[in-house]
Amino acid sequence: MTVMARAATTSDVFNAIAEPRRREILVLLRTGERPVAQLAQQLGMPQPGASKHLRVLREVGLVQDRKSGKQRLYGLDARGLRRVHEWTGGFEQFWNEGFDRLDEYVQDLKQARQAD
Amino acid sequence: MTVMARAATTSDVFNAIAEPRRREILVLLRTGERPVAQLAQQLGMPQPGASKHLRVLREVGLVQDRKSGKQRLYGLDARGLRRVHEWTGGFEQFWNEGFDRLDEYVQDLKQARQAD
DNA sequence: TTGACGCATACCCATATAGGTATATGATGA
DNA sequence: TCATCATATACCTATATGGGTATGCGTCAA
Repeated sequence: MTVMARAATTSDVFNAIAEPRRREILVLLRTGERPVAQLAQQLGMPQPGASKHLRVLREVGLVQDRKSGKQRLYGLDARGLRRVHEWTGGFEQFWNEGFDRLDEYVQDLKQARQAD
Repeated sequence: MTVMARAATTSDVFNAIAEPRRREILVLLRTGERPVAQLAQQLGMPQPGASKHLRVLREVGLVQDRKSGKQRLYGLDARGLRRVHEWTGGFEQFWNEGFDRLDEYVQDLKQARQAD
């Protein structure tokens, strides 16, 4: 009787990056590996919070981690973002080629609505 | 003291497209406007469900709607997806240029982990 | 005006978070 | 072995959903 409330963030890259903090983490990792504590500090959030977000990112494969002495360094593995980039890219024609037409179309919709 | 559980889907495009059904809707709308009932049918879900997803998409601006007689036609306005496309594009170098290096790096991480 | 049709909402539920705090785990160094 | 540092987890709370069902509302046709 599983009454799904929402797809688990851990199951999908789209969900993983839906959280602003996690997107911030990915951006921070673009410049290189970082230990959890440093990420937590840069995010301005408690360490446990950062660890939890990192866990989600790890489970969807957007980050990789390795131990380094007492620390655990997290590194970016952005390959999973490619899927999102390509999916959104599938709509590119709707914001480029057909922009004028689309804008006109949207204006029409707005007018039609105001006319109610 | 608002204890945010999660950013509202209605406030952000990233959240809006985190839901599979909503992504399906956007894909369906690529071929043109559609009345709610038809979308619900194609999604294989009750009409109220489709309406709710459409509402979220409307609130983040990914779809526009207009009345047409007794029906309400929903149309795609993919411009908001551009932001997502560009954000993910900011990581492109990590899955193209540096692929070999990255893959090697990931392998190292895995080995390091197995070596524990 | 009335009845049917197409949607949007109101509710009710169970679940999945995001956060914060306290605590268990692991690893390092004296 | 013991104290300490760096993380990961366990809990607990308030919310935000997604889904299903019943129902309100506006529009159109007879």
